[in-house]
Amino acid sequence: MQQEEARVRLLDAAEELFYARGIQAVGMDEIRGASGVSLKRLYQSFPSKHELVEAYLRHRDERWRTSLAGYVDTHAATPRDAPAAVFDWLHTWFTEPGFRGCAFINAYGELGAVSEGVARAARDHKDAVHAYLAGLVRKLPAGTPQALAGQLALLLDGAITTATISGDPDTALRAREAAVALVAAAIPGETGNG
Amino acid sequence: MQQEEARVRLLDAAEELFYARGIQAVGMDEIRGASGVSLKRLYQSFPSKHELVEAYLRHRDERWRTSLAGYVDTHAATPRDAPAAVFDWLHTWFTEPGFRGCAFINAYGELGAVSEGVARAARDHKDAVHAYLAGLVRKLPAGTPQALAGQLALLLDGAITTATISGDPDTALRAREAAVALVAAAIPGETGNG
DNA sequence: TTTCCCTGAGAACGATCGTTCTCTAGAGTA
DNA sequence: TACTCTAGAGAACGATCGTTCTCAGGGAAA
Repeated sequence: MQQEEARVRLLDAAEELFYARGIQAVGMDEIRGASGVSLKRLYQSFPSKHELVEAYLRHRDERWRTSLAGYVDTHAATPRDAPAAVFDWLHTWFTEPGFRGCAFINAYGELGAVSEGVARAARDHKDAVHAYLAGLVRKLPAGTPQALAGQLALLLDGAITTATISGDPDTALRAREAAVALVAAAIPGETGNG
Repeated sequence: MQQEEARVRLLDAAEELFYARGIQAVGMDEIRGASGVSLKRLYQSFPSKHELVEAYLRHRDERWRTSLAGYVDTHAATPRDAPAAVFDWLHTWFTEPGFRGCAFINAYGELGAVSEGVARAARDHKDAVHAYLAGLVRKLPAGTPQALAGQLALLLDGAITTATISGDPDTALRAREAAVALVAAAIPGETGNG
């Protein structure tokens, strides 16, 4: 087995196990078993669990944002439709079997107080998502684009945590309505209700 | 030392330590040291760590909601001011030293996948908060009060997680603006911007 | 004072986990 | 065939942690 393939298999196993059950609930030995990579090579690829955890978070950040952007690109006919498409994507995510919330919020709750690396990874992810939303909003004639992007980010995180804890995927649809209302309220010349 | 005082001291120590560092990062021995309660009596009061954790969450839920309701009662002159007061209270909370996010979201991220008791405690807390917001909204002439309460709950959870991970207490003020906009949009006869 | 019971302090136990070490088997080469 | 190197399997190690056990001390009752 090559180094590169071992890395991929380890990251796949780590993502599945860490996300499903939490980081501290999964031992290195279990990752070895799930990946089929020997313990020796595991520690050659990732010299400590800490480094595997950070690689897992970086990997997941990339995949998550790529999936979101791909969906919005495909489903939003106009820039004006983009914010709603973000929440449509959330709905499909919430419906997936094994959905268990935001990996970064979960990791932060578990290790953010004790691991600066985990805290930084969560911050970087949220910053990147915020920047993505700001990019979408910039194409709209909103009076205060930065404020609107921040509000959409709040709704997004709120929808994720609420859907996670309540178990109700339709949370995304309610968040979508709120997002549409806020977009309308932020564009001069439109009324907020009706 | 009486049974009751031991319980109080244990819950106080558990709340401080669990909230600050995470549940799995704090051992029973450390709680013994911080509370001054002997290990024997600790296990008399709470036969397992699991039960101490659930008691901690129930205790925190009560204190948290009591604090919020007290602030809103004091600071909202009219029902119309209540939603904004909720987010003002959030701002004071975010500013407190040692603020580290929502204890229930953190606990869910850590143990929700593995402990049904923790998952249930988080759900109960969020349900109670949602019910509280619904009670506030019911006093307003909103067209769809349930929808508005749900939206405010989304903003609240979003503000908590964003403030936690970014470390910026002013997140509460941005959430407040969004809340005010949504309240305005939900009341017939008002415009959403301007 | 003697006995009994309860308590606290902390040692001990058993399990788990991250990490390292050992040993063996096999591939490649002369 | 003999030698060398490497990798994998898994034992081993040391630390931590939840929980239980031991033991000494002190107060209450007779």
